[in-house]
Amino acid sequence: MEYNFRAVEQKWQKYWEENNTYKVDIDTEKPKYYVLDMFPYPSGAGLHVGHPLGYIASDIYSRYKTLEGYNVLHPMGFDAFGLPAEQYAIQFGKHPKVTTEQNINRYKEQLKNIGLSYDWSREVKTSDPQYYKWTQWTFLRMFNHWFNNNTQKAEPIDTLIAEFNKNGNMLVNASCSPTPKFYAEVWRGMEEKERMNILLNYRLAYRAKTLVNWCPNLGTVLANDEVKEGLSVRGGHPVIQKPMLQWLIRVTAYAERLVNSLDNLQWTDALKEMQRNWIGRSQGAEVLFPVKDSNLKIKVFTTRPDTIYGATFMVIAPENPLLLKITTEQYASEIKEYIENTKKKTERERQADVKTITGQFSGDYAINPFTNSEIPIWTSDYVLAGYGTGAIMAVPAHDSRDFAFAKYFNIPIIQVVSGAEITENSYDAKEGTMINSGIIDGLEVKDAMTKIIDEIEKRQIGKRQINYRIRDAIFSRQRYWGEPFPFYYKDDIAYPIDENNLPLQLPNLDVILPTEKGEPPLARLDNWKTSEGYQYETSTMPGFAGSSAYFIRFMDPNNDQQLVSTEANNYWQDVDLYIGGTEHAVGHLIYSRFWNKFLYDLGYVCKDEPFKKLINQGMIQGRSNFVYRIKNTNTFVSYNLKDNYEVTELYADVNIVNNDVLDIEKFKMWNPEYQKAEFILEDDKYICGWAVEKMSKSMYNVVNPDNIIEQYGADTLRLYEMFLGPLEQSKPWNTNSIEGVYKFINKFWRLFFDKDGKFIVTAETPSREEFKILHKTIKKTKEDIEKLSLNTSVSAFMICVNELTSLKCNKKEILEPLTIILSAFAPHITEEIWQLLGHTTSIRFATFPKVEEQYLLETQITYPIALNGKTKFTLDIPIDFDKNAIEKEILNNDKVKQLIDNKTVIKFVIVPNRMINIVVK
RNA sequence: GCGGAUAUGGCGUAAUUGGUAGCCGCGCUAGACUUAGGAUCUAGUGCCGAGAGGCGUGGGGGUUCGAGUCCCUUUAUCCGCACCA
Repeated sequence: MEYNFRAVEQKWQKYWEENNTYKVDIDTEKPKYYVLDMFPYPSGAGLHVGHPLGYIASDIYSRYKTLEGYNVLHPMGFDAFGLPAEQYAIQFGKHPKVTTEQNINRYKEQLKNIGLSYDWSREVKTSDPQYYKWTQWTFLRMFNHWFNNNTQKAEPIDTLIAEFNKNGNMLVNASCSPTPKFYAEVWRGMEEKERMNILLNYRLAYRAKTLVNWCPNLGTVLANDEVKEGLSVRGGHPVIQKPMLQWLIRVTAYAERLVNSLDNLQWTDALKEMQRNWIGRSQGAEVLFPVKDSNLKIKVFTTRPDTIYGATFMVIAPENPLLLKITTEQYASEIKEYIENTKKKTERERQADVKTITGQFSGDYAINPFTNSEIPIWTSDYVLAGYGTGAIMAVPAHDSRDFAFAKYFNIPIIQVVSGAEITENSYDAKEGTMINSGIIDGLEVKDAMTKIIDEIEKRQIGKRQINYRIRDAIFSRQRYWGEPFPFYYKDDIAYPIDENNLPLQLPNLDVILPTEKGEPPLARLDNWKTSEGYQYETSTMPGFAGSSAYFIRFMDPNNDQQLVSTEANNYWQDVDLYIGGTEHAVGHLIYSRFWNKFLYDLGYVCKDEPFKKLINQGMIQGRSNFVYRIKNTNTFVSYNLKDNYEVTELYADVNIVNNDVLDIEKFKMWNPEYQKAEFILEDDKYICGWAVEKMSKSMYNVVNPDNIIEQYGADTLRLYEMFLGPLEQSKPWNTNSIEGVYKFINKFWRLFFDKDGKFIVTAETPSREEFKILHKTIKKTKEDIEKLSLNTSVSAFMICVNELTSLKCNKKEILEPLTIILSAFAPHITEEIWQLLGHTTSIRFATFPKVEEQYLLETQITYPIALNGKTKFTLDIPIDFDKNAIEKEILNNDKVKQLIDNKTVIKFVIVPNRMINIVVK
């Protein structure tokens, strides 16, 4: 009897749903384990075969952990708000609410078809008011907190106000926007508006006018991680820099903690490195350079204060307001022109021609505080306004960009570190002895660094300083489909709405385009106001808002009193295993760590870091198929004959190709153009060409899991996705070898049935050999699952079933444990067998079998016998033989004698349990 | 330019972590059963060679009794970052 996967899989999926088989609750009797997938944004295209790779791996792991006795939290939800959802809706002229719901339903159906063990009662959708209530709630909390650098913690804004009343901001060491110093009397004398504006400089969620990435085509501002090479990640539209009043979150406050706690996470080095690069911690000094004949001072940040004697000019970023102040009348028009030209350039253009050197002299000079020489002040767009202080001391001898600039504009170059010639290139390495360097002359770079900073601090012209590349995250989007900000405006000042009135619901809007004046869509509403008539914020939160704490909400998703109850949080704590794609390496994974640390500081969550272990699954690429049409004809020629003709390569849908053999009938039906096509075959087949490319509709290489499941079943799909190769490796999808896994499922089934479909499992006692096969498999698969080496466990299952088949083993004592371990991978067929074996509850509640080492003991070892390291043959030797006994044994062996012949034996290398090597001359 | 990863049969991959290279699967070859086969089963399948045997883990060099694995060097591909002072 053939295994009817369609009936069996449907039967159990229905059973699981009806019996809430995968529902979990707090159970203090059991240890917890939290396995999380990065929840998807439900796109209109549905899932392709690449998406479930991580979901299947995490599902196998969850099921395994459950069998091992853990109480496993394994939830799923949808990242439903955001730009792409809105763009998709606009494209199809529908409301995002409608399309999002449709897409979610489609996703859920597809996920359920795969037999994933999610506890759907915990599903969250970021666009659900009951969910985003807590996103808004957290944002309000950020608004009401500041970051105390002394304690390295977020603290309530009231403590800061109290301090302002007492001492002004004179003693405050906060992570804040630049704020002038003031005394308590000054603070007390301020109007409310002024106070509110000052507090904004300290709040962890704040509003400020900053230079933003403005994307005209999308009509919104984007965060740094949403922009790549000056183009928007979504859609690839140009992005320009523009000052705008925006909501931001002060991620920079946590930069130090975000870098430091990376060390203890079980993430890949590659991922940690990406985060470190993104945070971009660099250590150096801030130094003041006085401007000649003026009270003005230019503050620079440098990581190379040791080279200060070689600073022969200064460069100020064109956007830096200081530039116009120091520019002399004579150069005013040139400088203005340079600033204008810079403004006109998009970020992309600015990055594109890095090699073109441009700049303009300001006419003014600064005094190098160590050489006391006058050095010219220039402006150039290679200095960025947003990093450091927006001004640099240029040391051409030891910085390649400064070097190129100095060469181009003929500015003197003074070498201050010995170690290399600097005629052609600068010498950037932090190694060598200081020369031409006054008080630090003769010191090594490292020592020079310490001494010069000490001196700078002593002279009070600067200080040690750590700078971060990471910027505060711009949090406003001038779009509709996102969480509304829980704020209203009175006299242009933002006031939070009462927490009891959360959620502030996203109002319905028929036309979700910007207004004629370019305001966000919500500005179309006349009644987007408080009951007192104050205007609500019209922009909405970005996509990463909703994904920053969903892993916390999953612990207690239906709680309408709290984000998460203390009880639930103390039990589930943190994510033990997080699986998702690398594309979130710096976006989501930075923001959610920040978000979590903030909630941790406030005591709402018990763990400082949310994701203990993180795995990036590899990308599944597409494998496209091609057909070859002879030019100007409707005749297609098979792959190996195509070189005899002049042909055009055309895509053929991979779904009508099997093992690179084209299904000609389906091909004719696929496109009306090909209906009358003719074919030149080889061996009566049409062979297609192929290439590995991105999985995409336009390349006709998208494989839908639904089709695979329809043809082979969900268990086969699950096993096959794992069988493809290591989880973390990127690989092309190729349906070709799925047959092998499908055969395996059927072969497993046949262990339980005879030819007539009679269930033939017996209670007979298994042989030692059968036990050995079983326990070998238990051991191997257990180790492999723990390492997430799931491809090799599939192959271990195949070996096991092959061996049991050849032994014609149908003994319950062997097959039942095997069924349990396989159930993590193939839950449907094993659930059916489990029932046939007489069980009345789901196999999910079974226990993972223990390895019994006694069955794995050998009596003999098969030793490879090598001559000079080359294996010649193998020899069975009893396991309890020691080195001497082995040597005696092999010396008496005829084959060994023959091998040695009349050569001189130099030595025997005998590694017990491993191998024997005879070294001869 | 900087950083990271990878490289093994016709293809996807495996290798007890320095000890028999190629497990498992696809594909291919031959055969059995069969009305039929895109079912199932059996045997074979790294390359060269009739064979003995030789060669073989991107290339070159090294350490070692022994290297896919360690070290040096080099090449190719992929990914990330990139005027960050």
